[in-house]
Amino acid sequence: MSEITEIEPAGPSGTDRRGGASRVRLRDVAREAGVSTATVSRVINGASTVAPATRALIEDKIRELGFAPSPLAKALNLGRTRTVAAVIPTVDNAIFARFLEALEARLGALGHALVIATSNDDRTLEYTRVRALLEMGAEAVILSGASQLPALGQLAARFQAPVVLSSIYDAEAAYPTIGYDNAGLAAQAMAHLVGLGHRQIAVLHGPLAGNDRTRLRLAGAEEARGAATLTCHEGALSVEAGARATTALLEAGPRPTALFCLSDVLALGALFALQRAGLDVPGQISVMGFDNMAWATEAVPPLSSVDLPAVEMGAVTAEAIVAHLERGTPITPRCLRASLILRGSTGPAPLPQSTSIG
Amino acid sequence: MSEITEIEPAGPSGTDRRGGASRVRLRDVAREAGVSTATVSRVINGASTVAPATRALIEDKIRELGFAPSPLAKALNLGRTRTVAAVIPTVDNAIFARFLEALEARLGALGHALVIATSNDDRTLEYTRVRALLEMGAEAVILSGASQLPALGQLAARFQAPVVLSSIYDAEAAYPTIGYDNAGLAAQAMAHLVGLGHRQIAVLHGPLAGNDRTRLRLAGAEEARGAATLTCHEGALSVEAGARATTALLEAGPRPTALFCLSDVLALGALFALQRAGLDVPGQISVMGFDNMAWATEAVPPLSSVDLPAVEMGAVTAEAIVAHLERGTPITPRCLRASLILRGSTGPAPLPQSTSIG
DNA sequence: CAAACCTATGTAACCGGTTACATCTGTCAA
DNA sequence: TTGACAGATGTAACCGGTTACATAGGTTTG
Repeated sequence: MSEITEIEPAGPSGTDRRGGASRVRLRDVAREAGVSTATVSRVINGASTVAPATRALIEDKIRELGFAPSPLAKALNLGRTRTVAAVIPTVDNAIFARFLEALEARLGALGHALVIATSNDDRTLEYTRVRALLEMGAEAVILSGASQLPALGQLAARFQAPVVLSSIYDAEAAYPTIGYDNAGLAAQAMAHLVGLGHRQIAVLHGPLAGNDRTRLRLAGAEEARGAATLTCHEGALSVEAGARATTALLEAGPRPTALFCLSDVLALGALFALQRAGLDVPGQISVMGFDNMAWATEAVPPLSSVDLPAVEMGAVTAEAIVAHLERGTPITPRCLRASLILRGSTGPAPLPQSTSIG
Repeated sequence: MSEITEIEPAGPSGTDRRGGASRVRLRDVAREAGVSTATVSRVINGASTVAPATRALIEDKIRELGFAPSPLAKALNLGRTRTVAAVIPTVDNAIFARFLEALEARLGALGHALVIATSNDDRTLEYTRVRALLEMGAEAVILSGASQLPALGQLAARFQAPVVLSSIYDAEAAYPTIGYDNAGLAAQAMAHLVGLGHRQIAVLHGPLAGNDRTRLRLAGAEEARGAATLTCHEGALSVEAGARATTALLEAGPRPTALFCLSDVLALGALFALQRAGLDVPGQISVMGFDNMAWATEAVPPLSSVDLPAVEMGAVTAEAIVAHLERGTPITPRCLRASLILRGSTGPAPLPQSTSIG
């Protein structure tokens, strides 16, 4: 059974053509077991019929030699890498982190790997990253928002890779979107503030450049402002920027009675700044956030915010992509349910003190 | 020059053996250009000598057909995937997010991709994830802490993949570590509190199971406590858990004069809880954090914390791994400089009110 | 007892590129 | 003129697996 064992003295411990110690290959196992490579392949993949005795022998040899099949060879054969790419603006924001975490968990459970890259909302960088990841074998691409460079379409087409847009819902977008209604939610939040009697509202938001999620939220807020006057303040998406903008607001002009922060990161900064300024929230000024980060319940006062289904979005996106990759199921746009969470940071507008009322 | 153009009527738009529309292959380009595959390959890779006219012709055809070389075939040939795997406890913590972001940025700049998975500090899950990523072609593995399952060593050896441990420094560890001195830094922070006169200090920390980073910090704190009495409070690593533990502390027994939170996430919860309880920080109680998250400067009062070089750690780790993969440079353990940042949340211990002094 | 059939396994083409080596052509020095 | 040599390109083996198809035995059936 093993008469041909020593035919190739170099054996599995030779060196490959690039000089590194070569790994044990399938053919080494086959040789050691005295069978063909096809049979070993069958054992590895379980499927086909192999005699129990042969299977046992081969399994022994595999263990003995420490054989690990090359993922590349397999992928090349099957034309599948089972790798999905996500290019997101940043990892350093809990909302994307939650999404990524859920995405990775579900993809992992479905036997796929997640490769990531960050774009900082720079569409040129996004394109570059997508290209790099596709060239490395990613089979699908997940992006944020819907304002990609047009060239990205050709790129994806060339690699025949499906694209999914997340964090946004737009049935008309160039690719299927799996997200939420940024504009509608912002409108809902704004309507709530207006309903509480606020007429001077400051809107704090992150950079608009390349970020249609923020744009949409802003548009929604604008649309629902009713009789209220809005002043918008753009800055970096950081606690510090939120605090700074808030402090500046308090010093200049007539003080707004409510702050609508288009991200909880900014809201945290606002809360700190207001606390520092000794203003009572919501007695003197209300604060509304967006994202519903984990600390919102613990803040003083607890922060009213918009709860985004980041975790669900991760899971749903993973499922949709894998179903498409595995079974060709078309990816249908999904608008996930999100909701306004009212907590202590928003309250009725204080009675006007020096404003002339009509 | 193109007499053989129509030899194969099926052409590049046929279907592959798995039924999908086949992509344009190198050989299609070669056929269209009337040259051999070797020449096309040469053009793609730039290196070898190709006549300018031929090169131009081939480049035209490549563009015309929209040819994109298969990353898999290339990787299989070269035995390189240029993919690095990181398995971290969670993405949903700014400290890891910062690390990941820097890691990805540098790896990307060096032409490598990053695949990630999360382990939630579960060493069995970590092993499973590492295995999956190696089987998908990752060439190196980055982990957190140094308490991996022993079996992981054999796994990595089988795939001949280097392993780097991050967020920790331990010259004796089984793999090179690139991180910081958790114990020493915690000791430094504790010493500062003790130096301010605190003698009753509560230590809040996350789960110890499978997390040697937390263990080390705890050990460091213990070591430097001097005359102080420490009470430890383990809980989840969340703002909510931090707030809850703090509230519980305030209700039970003698109130500590200082809180040492082994993560800023917990410190944020503590600050909220103290604010809610109406206690003055640092007048009545000091708070020390660990991580120096971005919001620490804006908190009220600004949080004293330990600044961890997460960004540097990402860059250094990326460099070390790529250098090793590319040129065989050994990966040497590195202990990165971190520092205690003193801000307003820590102050002298208040005068004892009802304690009997010896 | 032979035809029909099933099971276990081998053979070799194939996935899509890379590259060592061979070949061919033209140039230049002797 | 011719041999040496260099540049451009082709040939085919190879990376490490998968799998369609062929084949060799053994079993069942009429």
